[in-house]
Amino acid sequence: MRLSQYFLPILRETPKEAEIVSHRLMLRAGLIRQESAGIYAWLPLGLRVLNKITAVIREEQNRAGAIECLMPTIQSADLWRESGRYEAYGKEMLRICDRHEREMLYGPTNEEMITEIFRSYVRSYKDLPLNLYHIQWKFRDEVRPRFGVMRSREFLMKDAYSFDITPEAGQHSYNKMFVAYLRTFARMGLTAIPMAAESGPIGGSLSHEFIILADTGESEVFCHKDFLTFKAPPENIKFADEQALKSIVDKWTSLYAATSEMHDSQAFSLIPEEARVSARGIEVGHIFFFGTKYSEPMKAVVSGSDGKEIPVQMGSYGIGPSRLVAAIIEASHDEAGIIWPDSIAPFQIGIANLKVGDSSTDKVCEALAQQFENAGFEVLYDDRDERPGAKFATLDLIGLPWQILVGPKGLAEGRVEVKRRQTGERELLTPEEATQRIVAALRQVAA
RNA sequence: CGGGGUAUAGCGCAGCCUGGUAGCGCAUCUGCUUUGGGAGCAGAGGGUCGCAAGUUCGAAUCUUGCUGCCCCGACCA
Repeated sequence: MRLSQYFLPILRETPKEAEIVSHRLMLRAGLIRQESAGIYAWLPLGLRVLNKITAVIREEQNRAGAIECLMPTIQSADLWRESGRYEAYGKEMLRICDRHEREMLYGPTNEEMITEIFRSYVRSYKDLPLNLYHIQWKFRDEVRPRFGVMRSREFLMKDAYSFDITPEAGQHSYNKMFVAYLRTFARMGLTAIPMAAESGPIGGSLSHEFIILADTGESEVFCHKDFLTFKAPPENIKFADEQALKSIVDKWTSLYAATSEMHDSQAFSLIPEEARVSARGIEVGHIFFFGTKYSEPMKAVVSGSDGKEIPVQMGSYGIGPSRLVAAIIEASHDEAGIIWPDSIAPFQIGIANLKVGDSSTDKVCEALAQQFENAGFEVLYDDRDERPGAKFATLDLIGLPWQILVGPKGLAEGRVEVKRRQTGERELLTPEEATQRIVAALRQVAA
């Protein structure tokens, strides 16, 4: 992609409303634009990142056996009256009326709807287990939206719903999602710690929040420092193997970790002092097991092997991709701008032509861009008629992992400069070496 | 929802106290010179001063009401 043909409205100055670094950088790098309080338009670069994140989530959900569908954003109030949550949800729910004066709502979550879908088709225990998920926009009318997409009113959510015949089978479904979440966040370069959590309006007895540590996090969290060195489960993990999953979940829940609402200072004080971590955290995922909370009132039942109808055991599993964009920036940035992990960068490679119009730089830049694109990588080629300094600043701000700087000085020696955004390391290489170096590194990420 | 703040060009701000019809920096456009870490000079365009009512010969400025947005607290993917 040629930058001169792209839409990348970067801001040199920071809009005053942005308090935290991720919000500032998202506005400056042209990722989002606020349209109302807590409501954002996703600009091209931001959408690319969002799509990268949802792609990783999809891969890991599918790997864990969840099946994708797509439910609507608008739901009927009647559905929510069945579960009793229409009244219970309060003012967080955006309620609207259609032209026939029918009461509708913009969905804050989808337990009712998925239960309705499930009960209309599934009759037998033989069709279980089942886990359906979708990635859809949600609306929660927060009293005070803030921090950009970190706490917005409209936000993208991946929500999965599991159905099982027994609580034990339900626990296994829960464990599958637990393990999938560990892998998902690790692939985005994040260390997410599962913490005992309150289940809030979703309800249920068993619940974990996945928290990443960050100074600007909204919640106060407490955990054992060994979590920071745990390795995520491998790609070839067998999701059908109950024992294997259980041992992973046991390991990740064996040490103390809790949000402030669930904090037990007594238990925390038993940890050796040097191993105690007291920090702030960002919630990037939340999983629940709530048994028959919805299946009972909404009559989502299946016939068991004895022919008797029993309500299904359910769980739900959320990840906020839009919030993750901000969370990743909080975890990975410097003075100059964003530092995207290779796995979710909007473009993997940025090429800066330091002297547009110079036949040698033009030629080399175009050849490089072409080669990377042919090899299946995404390239942003800065072919604007700008000064070198402005190009360096732009590339650093938008945080592409690999930069290739092509100027007449270097080319006189037959060299271009390859810069790794993450470390700031620079190397002078021939264009051929540069291509090989970057392709090899990126292939490793993909593998 | 309580408390506080703010609204002037795309962005950041001054002007308001003490009324006389709007200015600065960045960005944008044109030209020339520049070209390896956000260039210089010259010129140009762009604003119903959040909205409404009021006071006044005259309102960005004073008064009242409304709205948007931001911050602090209680709630949350």
